[in-house]
Amino acid sequence: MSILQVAVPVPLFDRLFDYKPPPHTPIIQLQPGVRVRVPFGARECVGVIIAVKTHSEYPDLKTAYECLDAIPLIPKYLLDMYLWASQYYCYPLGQLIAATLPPRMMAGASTQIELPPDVLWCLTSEGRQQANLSLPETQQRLEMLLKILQKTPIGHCEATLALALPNPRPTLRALQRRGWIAPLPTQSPTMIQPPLPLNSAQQLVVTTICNNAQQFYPCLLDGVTGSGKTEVYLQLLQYLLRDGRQALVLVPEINLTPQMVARFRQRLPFALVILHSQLPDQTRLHAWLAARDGQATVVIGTRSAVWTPLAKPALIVVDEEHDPAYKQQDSFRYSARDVAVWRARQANIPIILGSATPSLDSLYNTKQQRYHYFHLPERAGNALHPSYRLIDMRTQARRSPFSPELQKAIHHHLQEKQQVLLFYNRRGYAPTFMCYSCAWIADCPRCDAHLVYHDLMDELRCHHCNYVQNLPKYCPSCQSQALHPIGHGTERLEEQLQHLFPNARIARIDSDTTPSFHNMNELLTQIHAQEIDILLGTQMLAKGHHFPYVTLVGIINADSGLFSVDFRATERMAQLLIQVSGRAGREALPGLVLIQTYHPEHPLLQCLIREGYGAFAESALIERFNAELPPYFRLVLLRAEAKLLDKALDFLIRAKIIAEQSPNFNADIRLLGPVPAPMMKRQNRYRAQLLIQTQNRRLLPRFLHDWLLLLQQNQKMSGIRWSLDVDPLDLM
DNA sequence: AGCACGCCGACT
DNA sequence: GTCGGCGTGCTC
Repeated sequence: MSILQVAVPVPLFDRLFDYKPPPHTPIIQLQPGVRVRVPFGARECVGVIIAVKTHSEYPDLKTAYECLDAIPLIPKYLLDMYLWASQYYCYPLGQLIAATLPPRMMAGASTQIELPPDVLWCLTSEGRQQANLSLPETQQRLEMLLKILQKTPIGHCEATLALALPNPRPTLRALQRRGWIAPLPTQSPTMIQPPLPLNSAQQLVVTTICNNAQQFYPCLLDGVTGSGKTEVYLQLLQYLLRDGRQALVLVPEINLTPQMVARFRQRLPFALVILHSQLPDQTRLHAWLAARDGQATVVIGTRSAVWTPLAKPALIVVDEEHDPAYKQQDSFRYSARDVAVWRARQANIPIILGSATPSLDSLYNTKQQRYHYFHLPERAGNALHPSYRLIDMRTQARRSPFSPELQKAIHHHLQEKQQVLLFYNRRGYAPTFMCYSCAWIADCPRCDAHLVYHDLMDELRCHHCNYVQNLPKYCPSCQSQALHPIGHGTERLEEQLQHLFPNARIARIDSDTTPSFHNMNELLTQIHAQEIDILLGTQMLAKGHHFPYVTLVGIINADSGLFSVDFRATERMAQLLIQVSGRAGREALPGLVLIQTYHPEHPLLQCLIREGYGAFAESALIERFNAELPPYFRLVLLRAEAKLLDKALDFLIRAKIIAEQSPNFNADIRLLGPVPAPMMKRQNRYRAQLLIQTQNRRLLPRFLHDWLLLLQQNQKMSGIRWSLDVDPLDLM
């Protein structure tokens, strides 16, 4: 008699549940990776068979209801990946599987689905005429798709269109019936554009990786924007994707997938699928199955796509590997970049981590000879390096966020009919709202944070918990009417900018004005058509987009990254600065970058603009070493939150004692804290944390494993939510 | 996480 | 008398 060991989606670490097989099930169906419907306590749920054994310790086993798969849904290699990740990130296996499979799988969705062909939809000649006319009100959806398809020379697949228009299928059918669009079933070879010639540095990367294609070969590809990283990816894929082999390409943001997909489609005659968490469930399921079964040759996706099974993997690419978006910051806290590297090792294939501003972690790994390092110098004939200039804000007479020097430069560049990009990382109108007569400040009732004044909606908003309240007319504390916004956000900067440059066409780009992919695309079109003179925005501007006519970049305030409690703040500030600057001065127009700061003498800032990112990274790494921080030391953060601060702290104190008594505790493992979190109260809950720090990474897995089991047994305290963050990005 | 069981306050 | 609050404990 065989016994099924099943992972069930419950928050119990390192615990599987044994069941008798469902009646009349052929032995062949009882395999790891098969989903089973099982009774669980008073309810019923779907779990995954992890192992099949001959007997169980547990006396009275229940019988599973049924197997949901005839062949394992989860292939062996993916199950191994899940087991590793569950141990490494200390996250319950069942929940991990539930969180990373396409959403419907754990609801018991059938996989007996006919896969839709990966067709590209294009306008027919009639459709092209029609797209310039307007349709009646009732046919808005038709018109919208026509307009979108008009802009692409190569067509879009349903998944891409779904980003702009939810559930496009009926609309596509309608358009097809009218003969305005037609599917382009497979890319005809004549449509494919030829590869670009490679320079010697690019050629070296392609040749070396091709020569090492049969083994784990991790590489850091360090190249500024415009140095041709994407061309390297494309040519590698051309060489490596033969005989049904596949590739996984990760990008940090959904906004960047269409761009990447468009370039890939123009060049590669392969079946390509997109995978990210905002796709409709059904589409996601299809893409996942197509990748697992080898029908999809290239999978392009965001963080969550790293869990997509591939039948015959040949290459993994992680583009913009430094981007913090690769780290999931809630529930299952994993780094898609690190998981991708583990995956490449498991599959014995090369992996490329590409970036113009590599993370300190990856640079450290190249120093340790763990990664191979490739540098792409700027392409000859391409833009010159932008020149950097620091503006000392201490010497500014008038307290305007735009120094006279910056204003003069903006004026000059506008006169020359060139575009200006201004970067400021703060949304809203003003970060503080204050009463001048009694000094009352509008605070969030649920968080330790000020409410941000948003002029557009005439309201006060908390950026940490989304609390919203109407703007008060009288001070709640003294009834005076002397209420004023203090400080600046992008909204206010836009207002002042418009005042300074009344004729300039300004586009504000932040998550308030540009919340969706579609808005962003429209805006990009306007920017490319030079219908915009000044782009003002938050870090959305720094990501991946090309603005060929921008010749002046202004950093309104570079100081936020210099003195933060967050140990990765300087690294992030440097990356942001270089990335934003990288948007300027392409297409042979030299770029100028003006950086406003109250600390022009700051050594890291000086180093960054004088000697570049590489030199900055060197000195930042030394600082990390001296501070005993990553990548030299490993960190794990035990976070706890409760209605009362003391409850959270008490829990952590107990956790600390348990840790110190654990048999795998060791003097090389340091426990720091517990301390209240930097933002102590958030969403009406008090947060505290205990930091685990060690230089000896091999000690951690066993220690964490035992500690977690003890914590789990010992959790008599109610009302406490806690979680472990392995390799935390920040200590906030 | 769910869900049941259990033990105390204000309701028909 | 009982409906329901959420503290505690279990799930093969």
